[in-house]
Amino acid sequence: MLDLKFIRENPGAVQHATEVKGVKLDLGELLRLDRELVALKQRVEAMQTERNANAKLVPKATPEDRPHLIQKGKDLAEELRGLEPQLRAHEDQLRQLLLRVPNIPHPSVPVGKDDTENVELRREGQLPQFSFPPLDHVELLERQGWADPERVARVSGSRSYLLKGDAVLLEMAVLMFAMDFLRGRGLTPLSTTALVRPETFVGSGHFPGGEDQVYKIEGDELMLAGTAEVPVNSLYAGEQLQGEQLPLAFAAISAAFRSEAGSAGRDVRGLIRVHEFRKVEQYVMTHADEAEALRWFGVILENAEALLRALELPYRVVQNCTGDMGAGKVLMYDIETWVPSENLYRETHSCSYLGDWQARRTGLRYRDEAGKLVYAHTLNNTGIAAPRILVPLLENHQQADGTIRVPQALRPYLGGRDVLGVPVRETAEA
RNA sequence: GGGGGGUUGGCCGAGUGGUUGAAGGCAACGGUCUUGAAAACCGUAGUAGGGCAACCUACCGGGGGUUCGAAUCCCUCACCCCUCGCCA
Repeated sequence: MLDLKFIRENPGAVQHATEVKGVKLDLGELLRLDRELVALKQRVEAMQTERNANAKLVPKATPEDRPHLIQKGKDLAEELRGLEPQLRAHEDQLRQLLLRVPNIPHPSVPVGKDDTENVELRREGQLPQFSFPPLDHVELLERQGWADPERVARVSGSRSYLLKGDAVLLEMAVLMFAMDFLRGRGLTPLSTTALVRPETFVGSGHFPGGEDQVYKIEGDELMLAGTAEVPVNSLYAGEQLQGEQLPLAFAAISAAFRSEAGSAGRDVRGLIRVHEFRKVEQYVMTHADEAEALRWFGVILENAEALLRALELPYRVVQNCTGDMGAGKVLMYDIETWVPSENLYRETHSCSYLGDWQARRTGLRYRDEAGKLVYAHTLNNTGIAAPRILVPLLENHQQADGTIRVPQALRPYLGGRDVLGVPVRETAEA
């Protein structure tokens, strides 16, 4: 959400943002509604003033005057009752439109219509050189007896997954390593529930618009979040923090649920795109200072990159173009990790800066040095998402015999083991 | 799941249906005093919207209602606390 005053004063910038981001919004309608609302409010307030003044006279009035004053009050109340629903309807309408107003992209963001126009910033790490035809992760898991796709599909349908044996330990090791690592970099560990109220999605900016991506709990008005960003963003909702309490930086681990409506048929095989997964999310609330926030953007981006380097995975950093970045975002970089079997990079991380757009929706404010209440700025980035990260991890570290080399950084979380699995392939003769 | 008690300004806490936007205290800010600080004393001070000023309006967990008038009465929802039961 943007400041209504800002929208009034900068309609051109807002209009431009809706266009380059491909947001459907009638800004003219919003501005018209705003003007009407102000006029209507002034009418109602004038009547309220009169009603209040009149009500104050009643107790002091003489018995003769009293009935007249009360009658006048009744008339005013009657008239107000007619206008108030109108006022409320207007307010609701305006709010609905306001919730759809996109944030203004940072000047550095390339204009583009969708992910095909994202810009690669750099590539890091060496692509693996295999002396044998590498297997894809599904093949590796099956040969090692680490998965059971048919059975789990019978139990939980498509886009479910099941890990077995050492793959379980590997998944847990990756999550634990990420938590430890981020804690070491100063983030506060958090373990949150994915079960949240619908308002939290409005706060994060996923609603309105993303309703069909979210699972609802029957009979309860709770829903399942697709990322810890949702609960953590609402953690301080409506509070008035002290300036010194910021920045707040969390490494939040939670389950994540996504209905994947609209991606039917895409990535149905394997661990890339599943309905339920586990994720460590970096979430930061800073002062309302773009320079400070952008420093944090660099920090959480670097954290994610350092994690991938520690996992010895090649990746590239991509800057998302306007059409691919989401309404609330000022700046967004994706990190994509190399997947040998597909011979391409796949998104494993997404780093975003939202200015005060999210905080404004959530009511996340703090008192600055001057004593003024201001909205905080928020950022988030993936820390690690499992099982998706297991795809590049297994594939990049597979060895000729089908075993998996464990990167140095993960060994402490796997009892010191440097290889997982048993030989399941003929090794080529030298 | 049953029963009981709560939710007031940054925090604590009072509040009889009628100048209560809300006593009092703490914290905060400005000032006096002091070499400096503390203490003491005086003063300022909620949030949001509208008038680009005096000022007006709304807000005492959310929503609805009663009333000329609601923080105060009624309904409803949410949350918190206590208690009994159940349960991992």
